[in-house]
Amino acid sequence: MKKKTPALRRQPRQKRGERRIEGILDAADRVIASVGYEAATTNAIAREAGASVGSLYQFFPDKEAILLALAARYRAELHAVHDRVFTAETARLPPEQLFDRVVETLAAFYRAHPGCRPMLFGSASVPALATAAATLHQECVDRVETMIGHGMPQIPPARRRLLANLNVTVLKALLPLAESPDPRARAEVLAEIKRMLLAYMQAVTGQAK
Amino acid sequence: MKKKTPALRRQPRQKRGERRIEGILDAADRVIASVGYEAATTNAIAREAGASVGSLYQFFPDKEAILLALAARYRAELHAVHDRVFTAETARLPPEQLFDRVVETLAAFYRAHPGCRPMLFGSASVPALATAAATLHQECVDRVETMIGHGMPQIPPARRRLLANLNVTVLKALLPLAESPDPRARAEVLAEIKRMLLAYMQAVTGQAK
Amino acid sequence: MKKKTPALRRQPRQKRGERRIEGILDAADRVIASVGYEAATTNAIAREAGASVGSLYQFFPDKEAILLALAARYRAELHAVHDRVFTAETARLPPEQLFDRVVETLAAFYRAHPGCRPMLFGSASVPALATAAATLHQECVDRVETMIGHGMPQIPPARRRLLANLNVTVLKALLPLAESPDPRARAEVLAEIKRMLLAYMQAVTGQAK
Amino acid sequence: MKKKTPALRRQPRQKRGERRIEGILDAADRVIASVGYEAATTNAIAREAGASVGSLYQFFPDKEAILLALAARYRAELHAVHDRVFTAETARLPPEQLFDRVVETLAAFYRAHPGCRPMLFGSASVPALATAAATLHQECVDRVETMIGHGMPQIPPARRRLLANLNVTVLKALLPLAESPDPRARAEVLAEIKRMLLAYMQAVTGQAK
DNA sequence: AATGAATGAGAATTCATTCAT
DNA sequence: AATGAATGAATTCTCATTCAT
Repeated sequence: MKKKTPALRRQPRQKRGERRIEGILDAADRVIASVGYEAATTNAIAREAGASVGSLYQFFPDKEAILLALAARYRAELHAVHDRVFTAETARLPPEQLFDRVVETLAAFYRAHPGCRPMLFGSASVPALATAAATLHQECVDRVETMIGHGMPQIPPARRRLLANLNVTVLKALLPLAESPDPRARAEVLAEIKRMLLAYMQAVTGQAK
Repeated sequence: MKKKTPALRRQPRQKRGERRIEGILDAADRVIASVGYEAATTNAIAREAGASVGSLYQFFPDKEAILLALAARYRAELHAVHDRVFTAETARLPPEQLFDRVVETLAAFYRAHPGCRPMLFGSASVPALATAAATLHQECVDRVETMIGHGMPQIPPARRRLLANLNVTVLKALLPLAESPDPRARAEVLAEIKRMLLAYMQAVTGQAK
Repeated sequence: MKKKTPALRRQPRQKRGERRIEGILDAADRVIASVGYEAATTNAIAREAGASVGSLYQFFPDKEAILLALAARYRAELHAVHDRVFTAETARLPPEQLFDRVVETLAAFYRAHPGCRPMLFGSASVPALATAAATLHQECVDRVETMIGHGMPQIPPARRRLLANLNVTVLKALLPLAESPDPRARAEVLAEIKRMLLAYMQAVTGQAK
Repeated sequence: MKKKTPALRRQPRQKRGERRIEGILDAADRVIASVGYEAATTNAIAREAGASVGSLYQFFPDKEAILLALAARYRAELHAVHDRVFTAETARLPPEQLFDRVVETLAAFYRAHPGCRPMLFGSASVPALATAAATLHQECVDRVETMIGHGMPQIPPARRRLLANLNVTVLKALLPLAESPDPRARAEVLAEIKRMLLAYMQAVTGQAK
């Protein structure tokens, strides 16, 4: 077991402190996105944030804590996204439209947050990152499982989990393909992704009938 | 731009040297598989290989060269696997059976080489690794593209590349889910993977008709 | 040579300021007593004093100044103790009783001020502390020298200084042994200390006759 | 409880390594003697040893380990000194002569090893040092206790331990006074130390009769 | 005056790489 | 060729001190 370091060394007492924390997380996001977590030095993050290392360590007990705070932020944002996409109302949409919304929304989120990749996929050399990624993944799976329960009640519960896992995994893997700066190419990829997921789900429900 | 270091510092003249190289690559594979590339120190690799660092540097000009040699080895093995799976004979099999063989063979390969993950997925902090992974990916896509040309000639060439890319990406992403030590669970996941790919391809060909 | 910083950055004009200073010194005493001077951070001292670092630096120009102020306080207290113990009246007591009073009084002082050890013994890594300790030591030696001149006039002045030095050194070294929380054990140690000093002084005077 | 780091990171395989270790310990001894343990940086120690930090860390897992190795070396030397001074033969000497030998021998040892002070007295801010010093002290006390048992059998065992402790403590405290470069002054101080210890022991045995 | 965030030089430690044996 | 010690730049983190609020 590891020594539990608190998420934040100090709760900021002044709003300046809060801004600093956000600024550092933004900077960390950018730096990690461009060079990866391991190569992202605390000094580089601080510089990118327009702060000094000391300032960074004022709030975060160590480098890992920055990562975890970033992960927490992503988690919260993803939850919000999910809550926006999957409501009592959208649950009644036909599958094509639901998939459309889900894929489009996540693609937008993904594009807007270039630093989220390590958060989604983890890293063998950073246990904390691997754990955070696994947690995030699991939460997505849980939610998709619920969606499946709503939309495809004929699928036995035991199998839902597996389906949810495949869907989440596939979507996570495919979104990076839709990163082309050319909007037309992007749309094409997204259309293909939707087609794949839809075909799969239809095969599954057809078979389950 | 980086100084180009030769892949190998010296061509081994003796079979002992060749064995050493293989031993070091095996060790690197194991170490990288367990802690990731960044955390894999050259000393740890040497120790795992039962050699000394000095000995390691006799053959490899730097740490990255080990990685690249490992990637080359994987590449060769994957080519061999592909050539075994996709022959003039198997090209005529019905899609279900072809997919079955492909997925099963790759799953076996994947299980046998725990260190291949970084090779397949790259790492933001190691440009050389990212490049190697991209190359490998591209080669797989090329081959799958060829397979698609054979099996689904009705698909316009322009689209084949995209389909191939999706298929390769999805397969790479899903194989890790089939890592359970329980063979029953593994078979279940593999079956699901096949189902997904098959459904997708059928949707595509049905639509293209 | 070091830049001479004034002992206090500002003369406190208000009693609130004086209380602050005392509070900080008390806090420093406790912190230093528990972790030593080097490990006593200014932030920890401020926190222990219920103040902020900024506040601390309002009064003390640097960390060393806290130490010196603390030393000055101890010095004043020790002088007071000495003046109480060695008066015209006590000077006439027989040696046993005088020693008894000295040892008991100092033991009490020592117990009451856990932070005084660094002040008494200095530290190689803190020149200022070493100097302060040396000064304090010297003053004690001076006073004991005077006492010896009173009580054992037959000892040649040249030797007094050495005797005083030994006595002070020994007493400083032995008092920590009398720190047991068990009062019986404490009394036993103190009795032994008195015995030792008395035996020594009697040997010296016997010989000097 | 602290993570147990091994005393040495690596057992040196080559004699060069052994020499390095000794050289580093010698350097650490000098540096610590002059600025104290806390202010002795690993870089300074390495430089003093004519080595690089990396070399130092090749053998010692951390700074503390250097300290502990140094302490172990002192301990071994002190044991050797003791064994030389207190033999079956010397045990029969009259107290004056035995004390004379003990004090002279230790004074010589003390002068020859300027770095031993921190080892003998510990430091509040370095728990490991405090522990090492306490261990060393205890071992000395044990040995002196045995000597007392031999030479003053009339003293009840229960009291021996206390006497031994006082003697060791006093001697440790007084030896630094005999550091004058002037041999005459040194001899004078040593004579005084012997006188004090002897007077004390005679007082004790006289009283115990 | 008080607060606590900001600063950055400095310390311990790691690890890719070189070199003496 | 092999070994393992040597090197030192780079990295994480600390803490005395300053400064904005």
